[in-house]
Amino acid sequence: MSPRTPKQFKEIREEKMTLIMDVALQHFANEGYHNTTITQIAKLAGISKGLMYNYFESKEVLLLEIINRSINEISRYFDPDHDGYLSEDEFELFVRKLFLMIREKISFWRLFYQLLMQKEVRGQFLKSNAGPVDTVQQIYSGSGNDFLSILSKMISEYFMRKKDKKSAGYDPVLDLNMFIYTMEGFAMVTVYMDDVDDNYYEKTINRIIELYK
Amino acid sequence: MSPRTPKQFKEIREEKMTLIMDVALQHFANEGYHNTTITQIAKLAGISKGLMYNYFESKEVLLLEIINRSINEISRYFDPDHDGYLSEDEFELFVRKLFLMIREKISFWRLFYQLLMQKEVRGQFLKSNAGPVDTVQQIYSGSGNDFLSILSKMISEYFMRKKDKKSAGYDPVLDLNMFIYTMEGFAMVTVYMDDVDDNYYEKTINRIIELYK
Amino acid sequence: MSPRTPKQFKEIREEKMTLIMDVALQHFANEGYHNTTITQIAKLAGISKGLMYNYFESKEVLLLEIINRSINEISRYFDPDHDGYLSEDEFELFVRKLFLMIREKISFWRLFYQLLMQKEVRGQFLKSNAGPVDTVQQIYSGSGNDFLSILSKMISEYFMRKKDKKSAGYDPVLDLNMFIYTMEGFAMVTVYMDDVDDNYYEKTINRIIELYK
Amino acid sequence: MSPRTPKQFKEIREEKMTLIMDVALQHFANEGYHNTTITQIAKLAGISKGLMYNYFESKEVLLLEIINRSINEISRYFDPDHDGYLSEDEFELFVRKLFLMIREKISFWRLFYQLLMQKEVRGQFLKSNAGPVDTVQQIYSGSGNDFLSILSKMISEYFMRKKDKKSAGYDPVLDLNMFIYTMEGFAMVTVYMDDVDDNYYEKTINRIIELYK
DNA sequence: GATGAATGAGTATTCATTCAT
DNA sequence: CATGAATGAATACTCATTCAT
Repeated sequence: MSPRTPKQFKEIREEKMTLIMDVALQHFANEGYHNTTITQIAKLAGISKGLMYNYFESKEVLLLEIINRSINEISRYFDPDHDGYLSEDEFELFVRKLFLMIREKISFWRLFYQLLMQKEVRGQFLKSNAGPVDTVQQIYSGSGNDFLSILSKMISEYFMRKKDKKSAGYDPVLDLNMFIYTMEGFAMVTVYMDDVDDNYYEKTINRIIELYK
Repeated sequence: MSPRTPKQFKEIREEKMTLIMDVALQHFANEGYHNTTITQIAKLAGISKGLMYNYFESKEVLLLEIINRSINEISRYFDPDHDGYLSEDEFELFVRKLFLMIREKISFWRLFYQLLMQKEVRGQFLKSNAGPVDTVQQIYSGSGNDFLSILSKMISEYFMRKKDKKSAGYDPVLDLNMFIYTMEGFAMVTVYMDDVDDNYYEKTINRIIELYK
Repeated sequence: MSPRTPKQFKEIREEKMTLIMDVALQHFANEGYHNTTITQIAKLAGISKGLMYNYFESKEVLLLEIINRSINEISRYFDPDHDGYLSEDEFELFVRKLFLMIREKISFWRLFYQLLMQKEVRGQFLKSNAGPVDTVQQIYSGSGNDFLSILSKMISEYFMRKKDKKSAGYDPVLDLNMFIYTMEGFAMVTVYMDDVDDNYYEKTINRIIELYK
Repeated sequence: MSPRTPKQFKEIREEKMTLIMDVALQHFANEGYHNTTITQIAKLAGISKGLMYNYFESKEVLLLEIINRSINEISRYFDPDHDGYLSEDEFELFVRKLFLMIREKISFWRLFYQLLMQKEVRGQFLKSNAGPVDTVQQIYSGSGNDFLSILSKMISEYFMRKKDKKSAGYDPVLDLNMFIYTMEGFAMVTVYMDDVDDNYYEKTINRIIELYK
């Protein structure tokens, strides 16, 4: 029973924080951010309300940390050292990985779509502003150097390159948009359906790849 | 100094209710249902809080009435005497009308997507239960005889009929799903974007029709 | 269809007021004064809220008028020209009449007991203060010249006179008190029971008369 | 600076709850349940409104808890291990204890009589339904195994047994009723009088015992 | 680090009363 | 005389956050 080392303390602290964030994300996603109270989260995490505030200085900060963490995890899901170039072979893998990721982070996406519709959030998401992220709004903002922007740029370029291989009338922007809409729609349905039919899930992905490769 | 007639009272009543619902929908959609207070709505509508409760017995009932009204308006948007059969010519019109409707009722759809992710709501949306609508959940439920179900059935049947005209390997369910995902994605993006590029808007619709007619 | 005479107007007015008071007493008694809203009373009386205030200037005044009316009716129940003397023969009649009256005015008594426990009301009831009655409290106050005081005095004197006919140790005040307690208890049970067993009702009254005549 | 132990927390909790209930009962009894606001209670108890709701989930629950506590205290007033049999000697003690108890719990009885007249409450009071008590109504209900029922049964049996010792015409039910009316009336007067003349108080009790032993 | 008691500003809701017609 | 729309002050209740231990 020797006293814990600072390192052990840090580990305990991080474990607790992870636990709180997991529990909170789950609840925010399924019951709604405003419908979830700090008391509920504390109870589910098995700690006191006071301790919650030791770890996260406010409910909004907790939300921000959850979103930040999710964004980071999603980044890591894709090649972190990626050169920003998407080859034709990589495209297929990319689409598959994207949906695997969505299914794995389903709670995050539920939360995301929930918040997306709000004016403030939406407004920022559509703007492009670089700099440190410290409000909910900024998380969504496509800052030029953040992960979402890189992803977006990578895919855009992929479709622009396809132009050369296609017939004269090919409109790469339209094609890109159609791709995005299909992905977005499939993602949304995947997210709000409680269970997914694996059979059609596979078929759909294959079809998307076939259409937009 | 003669008292107002019942008809006059009814008119006042309906005008005020419409005003309140318009203002509330606007605010619910853009700021979020929970972020909007009754006080705000009253102030925006230029009336007292008390009067709000003369017309709507609670905030939740106000929400329900707004949703109900929207669903009814959307129903009327499409052929009310429709026989439930969608011909190839009608399909094109149907898709165009759908997006016109979405752009016109954009506040409603923002509210819809906002609430869609919540467990309670989602659970009911996927169930099928007929009967009078008196909770938020039931609005989303695909009751066998409501507007959404009829629409859904009509489109399904359209794709089933296409089977005959297509090659042997044609999978109508997959095609239907792809159509739905594209529509859903386009709708979502239309809803959360504050302004839409009319040029690409047209192009996209033409493309959807071209692909799924 | 000649225009109504002033007299007819007055009659209509009084009929309406009676109707309102009847309905209100019923509701005050059974649901509680605070649980009853002006809107409810207006609806039950078949008139508008505005008109209510044409007849009674406030909810409290309505209550006062109801109580005043009941007190007057109760007064009239007993000999209005009574000389304040209760003979032995009259005593029996008096007891019988009292309970007939209670059963007839049961709603009033429910209201009365409900209000009786409140400090303000109780305080005034125990004081003796003459003058015009214009608050709820004063209604209950045993002003020296009002009906309740006369009744009370009449009964007291009846028991004092009995002293002469009884044995040496007879304590008329104790006997009076016992009589009052029994009456009070019987009244209370009669009032809060929804139905009364007529058989025992009769037996009880006979017994009371037998004991205290 | 070590945190408080669970025991300490429990003590704080119980002390505060007792304080709130004491203050609330006092006010409910004297000013009326509906005339008393949560703000008043909080102010009198020297705490914030929020804390009230930490301890009692609503004003109605507070009322219920107060009534429950009172009923339990009253139960404990009488022999808790009582076999349900009332001997002639015990009868006298029982009557004395009853009135001691009423004077001690005078606020509770004021509240009780205040609520008794209301329809909902009264309806349930006359019904007999066993089970856990969780509404105001059920408090009054003579559930077969609760304290009030046991008391009532005990007294009934006492009067039934007296039948044997009395003359032929003796009607035990009538006698029981007369006893109950006298008790009820004496109780009521004791409750609504602010001060009691101890001299006649004693005399009355002796007389009741003398009459009904 | 840990607890839950305590706070207070905010929010939905009620209802007697007034007012324009 | 008659209506019900309109008001506003009051009231119950919520919940993120702080604090004493």
